[in-house]
Amino acid sequence: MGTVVGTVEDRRDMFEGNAQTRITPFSSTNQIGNPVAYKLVRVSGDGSLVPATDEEILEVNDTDMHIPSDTCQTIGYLATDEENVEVDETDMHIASDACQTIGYLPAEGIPSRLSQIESSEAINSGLLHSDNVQPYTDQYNEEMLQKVEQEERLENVHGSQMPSIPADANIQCSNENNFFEEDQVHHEALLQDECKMNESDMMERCSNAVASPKETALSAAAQKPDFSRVRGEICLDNLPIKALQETFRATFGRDTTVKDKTWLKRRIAMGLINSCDVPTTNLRVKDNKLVGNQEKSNDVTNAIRKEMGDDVRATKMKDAPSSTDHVNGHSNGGNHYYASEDYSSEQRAAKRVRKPTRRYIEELSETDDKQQNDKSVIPSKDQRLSEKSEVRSISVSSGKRVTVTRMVSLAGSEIEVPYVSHVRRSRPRENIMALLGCHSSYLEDKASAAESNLNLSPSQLSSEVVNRDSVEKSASRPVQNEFATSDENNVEPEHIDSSGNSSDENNIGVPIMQGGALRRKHHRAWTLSEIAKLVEGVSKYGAGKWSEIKKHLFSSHSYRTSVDLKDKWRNLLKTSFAQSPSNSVGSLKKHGSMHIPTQILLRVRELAEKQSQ
DNA sequence: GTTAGGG
DNA sequence: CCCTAAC
Repeated sequence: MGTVVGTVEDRRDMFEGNAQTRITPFSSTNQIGNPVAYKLVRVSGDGSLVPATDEEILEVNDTDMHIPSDTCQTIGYLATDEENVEVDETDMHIASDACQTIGYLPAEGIPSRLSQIESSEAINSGLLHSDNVQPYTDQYNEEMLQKVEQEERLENVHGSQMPSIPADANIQCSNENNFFEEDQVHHEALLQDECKMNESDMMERCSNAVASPKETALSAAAQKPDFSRVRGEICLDNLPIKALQETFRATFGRDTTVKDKTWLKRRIAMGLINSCDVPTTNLRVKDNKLVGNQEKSNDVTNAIRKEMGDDVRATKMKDAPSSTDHVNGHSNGGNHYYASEDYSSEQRAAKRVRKPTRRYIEELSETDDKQQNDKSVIPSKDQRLSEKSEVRSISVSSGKRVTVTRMVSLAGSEIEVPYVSHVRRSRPRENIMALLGCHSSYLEDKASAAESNLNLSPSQLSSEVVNRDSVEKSASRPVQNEFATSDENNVEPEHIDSSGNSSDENNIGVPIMQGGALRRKHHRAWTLSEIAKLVEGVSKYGAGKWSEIKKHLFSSHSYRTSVDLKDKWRNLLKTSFAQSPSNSVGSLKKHGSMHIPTQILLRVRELAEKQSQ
């Protein structure tokens, strides 16, 4: 166990109750942009937070953080947001009887309930990132190491181009500080902009969960430079390259040939934080400039970052999405090793920790968006973000990604697709119209198409229509539905008739209204009752008297035209003769078609024979 | 407007 | 079921 630096969200629930340490309540809401200062606190045995004394601070900075196994110290930020509930859930396996937590608490005011933090909780909070905290895993370590190695390789490759950093620690330090500060600020701004642009619920989440804490921390640092922070930076900066390399080795368990101080610091910080999103990482391409012009190239840097930072980060996230999540990892990483020097880095890390997380969330959100887009334009489920989500879909589509845009357009098209199909369908219709006009079944046909759905639940018609339309391209589905309907009808022929009667009338109107011509494709499966009627009609009026049969027996089923009756009879004959010859009683019917009772088939055959004669 | 038949 | 030709 060692010293840990991490961000902790302001979890008021954690801090309720008696508070030995009282921090003035936040003056304002937790909104982003509220300046927040952090200070060190110590978690005493009973879990209460005690403001860190100067000695302790010194201890943090100067002391080697070697802590007995039974003791652990945690340095962390207590952010003001209530996002990271996960912290609790994460179980940090910390074997320590007595834990000391040294953390930053908002100077302006920590929730008054801080005191109740349990030591374990405090540790967790200190050790863990607020977001997506996950148990430390070796896998994570490996991932991080791999990343580091990759970067290192790049570093070495481009090392020649990288201006060496002057050994002058002071200058460097000041520059570094400024640089980082600005970096942070810009980065933050950038991220926020992104959030706004995307306007996704996820994004919002990001801003809330990550940005605000981060920002608070950032602003705090910026507005109220913490001595500790400055010190930390200095400490780290002061270290000679060798020391940095040593630190690196301690952190990652291997030597590094990289001599770039900035890089080393970055790496170390990253290692400590287990955050792959050390901002500077993204700058590697511009490292040349950055390193060389750090003092004054902030603008350039920022610009570059805006351009590339996101991409890089995104890529990174993909590579090791969970990297940022394992804040606790840093404890293992080797905090004890450079407790003093890393203090600054720790702070930095703490801040940066958020970035990755945020990025991570963003990534996820984007993914979600994609998925959503694929399916539909339906706003996200998150109510609170719904407003933005909508906007976002638009903005995203227009802005960032072509894909998204496409997706959106697709989604839109989905709705319209039916219309397209409409047109398509309407053509046939037009042809039919002349013909159908005579039959007067034109409308009925339309209705019939919808009818299958309507029979089941007329109220659903509108929605169903849409659905069907969208699906209609394949056309396979409508058919299936109809079959299903027919099956149900088959179960209760009697009922069918009644329903058919009523439904017919209703159906006629609705379908037309909704889909208009589109509804077409009336695959109205013949129900047993219909077949029975048909047979009856044939027996009564004779085959060929379709209009008669229709008039007398299918009045209710307006959608059955005389032609339909004729066709059906033809089919019946076919089937009846196909089956009965071989199996007098048996029935080998096609799978797709409903099985017609043998009796009916027999009757059909009889009638047919009679008719023929 | 119906029917018969092919698709 | 659709489409047509023939009634």
